[in-house]
Amino acid sequence: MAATSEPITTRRAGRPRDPGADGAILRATLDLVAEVGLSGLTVDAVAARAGVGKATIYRRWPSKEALLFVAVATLSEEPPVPDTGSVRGDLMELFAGMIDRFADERSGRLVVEMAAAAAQDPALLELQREFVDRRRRSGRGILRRAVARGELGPDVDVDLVLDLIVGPAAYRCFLSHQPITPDLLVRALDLVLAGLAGTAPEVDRSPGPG
Amino acid sequence: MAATSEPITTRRAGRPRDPGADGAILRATLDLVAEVGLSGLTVDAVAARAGVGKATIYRRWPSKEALLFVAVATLSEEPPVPDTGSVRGDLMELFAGMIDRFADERSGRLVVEMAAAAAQDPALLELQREFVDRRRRSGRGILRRAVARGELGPDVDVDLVLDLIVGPAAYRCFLSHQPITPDLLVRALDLVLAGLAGTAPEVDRSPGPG
Amino acid sequence: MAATSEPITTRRAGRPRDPGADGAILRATLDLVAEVGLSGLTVDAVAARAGVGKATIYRRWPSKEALLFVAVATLSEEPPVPDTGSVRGDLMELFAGMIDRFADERSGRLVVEMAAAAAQDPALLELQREFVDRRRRSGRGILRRAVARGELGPDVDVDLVLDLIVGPAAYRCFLSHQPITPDLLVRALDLVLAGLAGTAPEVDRSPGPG
Amino acid sequence: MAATSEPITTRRAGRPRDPGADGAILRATLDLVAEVGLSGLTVDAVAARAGVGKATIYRRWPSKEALLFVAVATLSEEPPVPDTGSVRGDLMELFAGMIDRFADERSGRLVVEMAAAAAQDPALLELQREFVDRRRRSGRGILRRAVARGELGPDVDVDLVLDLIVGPAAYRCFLSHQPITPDLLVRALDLVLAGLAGTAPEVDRSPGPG
DNA sequence: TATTAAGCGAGACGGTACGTCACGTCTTAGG
DNA sequence: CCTAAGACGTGACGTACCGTCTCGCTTAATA
Repeated sequence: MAATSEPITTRRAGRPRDPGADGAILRATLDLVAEVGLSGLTVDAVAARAGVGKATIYRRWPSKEALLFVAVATLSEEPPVPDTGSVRGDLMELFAGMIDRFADERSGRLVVEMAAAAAQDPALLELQREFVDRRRRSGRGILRRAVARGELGPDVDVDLVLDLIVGPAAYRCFLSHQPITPDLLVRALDLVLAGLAGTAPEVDRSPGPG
Repeated sequence: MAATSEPITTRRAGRPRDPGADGAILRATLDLVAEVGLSGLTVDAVAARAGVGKATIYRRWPSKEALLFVAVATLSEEPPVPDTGSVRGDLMELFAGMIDRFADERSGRLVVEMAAAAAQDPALLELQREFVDRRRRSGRGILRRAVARGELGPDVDVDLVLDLIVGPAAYRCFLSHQPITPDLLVRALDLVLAGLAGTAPEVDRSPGPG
Repeated sequence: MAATSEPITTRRAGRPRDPGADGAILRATLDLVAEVGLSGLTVDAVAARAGVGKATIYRRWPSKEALLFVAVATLSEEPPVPDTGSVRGDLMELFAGMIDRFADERSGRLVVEMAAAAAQDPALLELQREFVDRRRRSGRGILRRAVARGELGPDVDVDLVLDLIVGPAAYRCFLSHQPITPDLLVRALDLVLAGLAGTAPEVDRSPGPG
Repeated sequence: MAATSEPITTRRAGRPRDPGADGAILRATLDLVAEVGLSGLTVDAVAARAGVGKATIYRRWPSKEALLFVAVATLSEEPPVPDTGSVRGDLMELFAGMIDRFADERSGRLVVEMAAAAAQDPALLELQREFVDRRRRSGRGILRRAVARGELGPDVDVDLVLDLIVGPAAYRCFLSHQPITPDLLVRALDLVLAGLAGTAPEVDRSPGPG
C-alpha cells in the first residue's frame, strides 16, 4: 500500500554496528565501576575489558558519564506501580528498592557520583531527571488514587509528600552519612501520613479499603 | 613539678609557614571555583592566582578537593542556635540558610560535587559529616527544648524529624531537580509538625523530661 | 616453501606513527639545543616547538638525552672512507671533521654534555660507542691498507694509533681546554707516524728502552 | 714595617663559621656522589647527610657543582714532580695516577660529569683548568729537563707531547669506551718517544715519513 | 656586661621541569 | 560504514630540586 521509498527496516549503507558490542561495553562498564568506582573508571579500560576499540564506544555514547548512565539504566527495571489498597503499602512498595540503593555503600556512592556528573552536564541531567521521574509518576498515581479513595484530603501537595518520604534516606546518603536502616522508610512514611491525617481531613478516619 | 614541659605554643624548628599564604590560597580557590566550577578547578591555577608555588599548596592540603572543603568551610559561619520560642520558628531559622544553598544553582551544584568528592575519600567524608553535624546538633537542641516545653511529645525521633525537614530540598538538589522554592521549607516543616502533633497527641502537656 | 611468513614491511595494527612527527621533533630538538644548550633543553619546549604532544615524544624516546642522541645522529653522515694513497692523507681526511667538532666551542660543549649523559645511561653509551666506532672502523681499514702497502709495519697497534691521533683534541676539548688549532691534528699525526716509522721498520730492531 | 690596618687573621664580627661543617659537608658530598653519581646528587641530601642546613652549604659554595669540585680537590694531592733520570720514567710516574682514574669505572664517570659541569660554568672551568694545569706544569718540567739533558731535541712541542700521552686514555674514558688497560700509558708513551726520537735529533738516522 | 653581627639547623618559599595519565579525535587495514 | 588497534594534541597531575628566605638560637668580638 504505502508507496514509501523508505524501506521498512531503515538500513544505512556500510557495515552494520556489531550488536554484541553494546552489551559487551555496558557489561564491562558495570564491572569496572563496581571494581574501581566512577572516578577510577576510564574509557581505555572499558574498551580493553570489552575487547572493543575506543572509537566504538564514542560512536555510541558521547562521554564516559553518558555511557555509565545508560549502563546503569540497563540494570534498573521500571519502578513498580503497586496497588496494595493503602497509600502506606503502595508507597512502601514503591520506594523500598530506592532506599535500598541509597543504603548500600557501593551503590550509594555511585548515585552521588552520578548526581555530580549530571550536575555538570545538561544531557545527563535530563537522563537523570527522566529516571527519577518514572518513580515519581508512579508515586503521583498512588497518591491520587488515595485521594480518590478518600484516604487523603483533596489538597495534598503530592510532590512534597513524595519528597518527604525519600528525603531522609537521600539526605543521609548524600550528606549526613548517618545510618540508613531498613525502618527509615517506614518511620518517615508514618510520620508524613500522620501529618497528612492531622492537617487535612478532619472527617476521614476510615482505615481505607480493607 | 612543672605541670607541662610542653610549651603553650608549640613551635617547630625551621621557617614557619607563611600565614598569609593560607588565606591567599583559600581565596584563590573560592574565586576560581566560582568562575569555573570544581571540575574546572586546577591546582596550577590556584597556585598562579594566589601567587604561590604548587608545593606550598600540597604542603597544606593533600588534594584539591581537601583544599576546596577547607575553603568552603572558611566561608560558612557556625550554624545559628535560634531561640524564637517555638519549634517552628527555631527550625525555620536553623535551616533557612541551608535550603538557600540548595536552591541556588551554582552553590547547589557545588554541594553535589563536594558530596561526590567526599564519597570517594574517607578524610573528606569526615570533614563533611562534621560540617553537617554542627547544624544537626543545633537542631537536636531545638527539638529537645520543644519537648521540654511540652510542644512535642517526649518520644520524638529527633534525627528523623530533622532529616524530614531538609530532606526534600536535598533530594531536589541532588536528584529530582524539581524547583526548590522558598516555601518548600515551610511546607515540609508544617507537615512534619502536624505529623508530630498527630502522633504524640494533644494530650501531652507534660512539663518536659522529668 | 614460503621463505618467510613474515611480511616484508611489518605493519602493526592501529594508527601508524606520524612519520612527520619524528622529523619535526628532531628538528626542534636541534634548534633548541643550539639556542639554549643541553641543560636548557626541556621536553615541553621541544614539544611546543615541534607542534607535538609531550606523549608523542616519550612514545618514541625514553628521555630527552636519548632524543638528543638520535637528533645529533641524523646530522652526521657516515664518516668518510678515504683513499688518498697515503696513511697520512687518509687519516687527515678521516679525522678532520671530528677535530673540527671538538674545536668549535658550541659543538664541543655539546659533545662533552652528551658524553656525560652517556656515562650515566647504558643505552646511550651504546649509541655513543656505535657512533664513534663507525669512524674507528674506517680508521682500521686505513691502517690495514697501509700495512698491506708496506707503509706501516705489520704489528701496528691499530687502536692505539687511532686514539693517539684524536686523543689530544679530545683531551683539550674535555679537560685541559687548551686551544684546539687546525694544525693540532697534523702535528699529532706526524709525530705518531714518525713513531711508527721509528718503531717498526726494517732497520729498527732495538730492544727498546731498558 | 707594613702599616697595614688589616689584622693578620682577618676576623669579621659575628659568630665564626663552624670549621667542622666544611669537612662534614665535603665528606657527605663524596659519599653521596659515590653512591648515586653526580646527577643523583642533591644539595638537600648532602645537607641531611652532613647534619647541616642547606644555607650552610650555599654560604660556602655557590652551587652543588662547585661543592663537588672542591670536594674532589680535597681528595687529590699535588701531582708528583718525578725525577727518575729518564723522560720515560718521569712521564710514567706523572701520569700513572691520572690514567688510573680514567680507568676506574666510577671515577671515570665522575670525571666526565665534572667536565660537563665545567663546560657550562666558567668558574668551574677555571677550577678544572687549574687542576689539570698542575700536572701539565710538572710535565713541562720533565720535558724541559729532558731537552736540557739532550734526551730530546730542543724544539719539542711540549704540550702536544703531553696531550699525546694522556690522550688515548682520556678519549677512551670520554668517548670510545674501549678498555683502558694498565699498559695503555706505556704503549702510548713509547710510541710518542719513538716519534720524538725519529723526528728531531741529529743523531737519529731514521728515514722519516716518506 | 650588654650589644651586635654573623653563623647555625630546620624547613617553608616561588619556581620550573619532570614523566604519567586520561581525555576525546583521528588514521590505519580490513570486514 | 563499521571494526580493533593504537597514535595523536591537550592539559592536569603530583613529585622533586633548585637556590632563597625566615625562624629562634648560639657564638664570639666589640662597646
